[in-house]
Amino acid sequence: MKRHTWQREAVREALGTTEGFVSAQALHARLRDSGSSVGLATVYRALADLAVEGDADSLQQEGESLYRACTPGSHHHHLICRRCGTTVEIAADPVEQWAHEVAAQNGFTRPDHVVDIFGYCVDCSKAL
Amino acid sequence: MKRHTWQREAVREALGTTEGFVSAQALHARLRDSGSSVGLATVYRALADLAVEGDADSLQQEGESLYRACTPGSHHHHLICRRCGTTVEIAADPVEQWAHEVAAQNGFTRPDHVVDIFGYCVDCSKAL
DNA sequence: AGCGTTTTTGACAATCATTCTCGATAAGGG
DNA sequence: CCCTTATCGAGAATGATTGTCAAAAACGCT
Repeated sequence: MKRHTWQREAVREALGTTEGFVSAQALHARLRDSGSSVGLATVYRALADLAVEGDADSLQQEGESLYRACTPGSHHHHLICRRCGTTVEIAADPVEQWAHEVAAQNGFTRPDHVVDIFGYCVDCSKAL
Repeated sequence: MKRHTWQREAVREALGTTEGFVSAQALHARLRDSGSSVGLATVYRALADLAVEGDADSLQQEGESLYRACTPGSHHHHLICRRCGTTVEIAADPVEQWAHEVAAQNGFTRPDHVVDIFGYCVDCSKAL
């Protein structure tokens, strides 16, 4: 059975109060700075669990996994600022359908997809 | 200036005769088995170069980078079999446009995107 | 509240892909 | 053929992530 611990709650909360994607390392550092004593391994475990349960989205960038809290249960994609990490959740209904069609046309079953858009957000566009 | 070496050519060719995505490690192993003496670091360097030059596509999966030869110069996406790695290049014009629009609507500039569809190919669907 | 069972934790070691280092090697131009 | 300079290769170094295992803490039960 799954147990409820203050560590997991701390990770969940830290992730929730974060703008954009964070790495496990960064989140651990932040927790430590806030006086928490969670272990690094625990943060990794908690994030992996959150991702499995659908309470967090994850993506790989430059060899590390980044996580972000997300509205649970809803399927969506992201628009991510390459510079500051700010993230906007976007619906992509037309793309969902397109993905299904393309998969079917090629005889593929159980299609799943990765759709993310990277760019520079308003502020960062100015700053360049 | 960029020099032409048999090592780079070997990597390029090995990649070209590969169905689906391969990891640098796997490609190196294959080259070694074929009697080649290329070093692992060289394979990594060659693949990174090919990706930059647009002669190879890359994607990250489970913490490792996978590469695949691709039709140079053309922008496209992939439909990848989760089980055997077979890959189909797909055009996604409607998605390209959609990505641009969504980015613009949110004030993002220089949009780039990652669009990949995973599933089970015809053969693997039967095998399950 | 007290107990026992079982999951979770955390410090550290271990792993694994990738990158760096640096002397040796070889491409290409002249 | 020679010289300059990019590239190679072997192994060390790095850095994120995962495994190990004894100690700590949840939860169900009484």
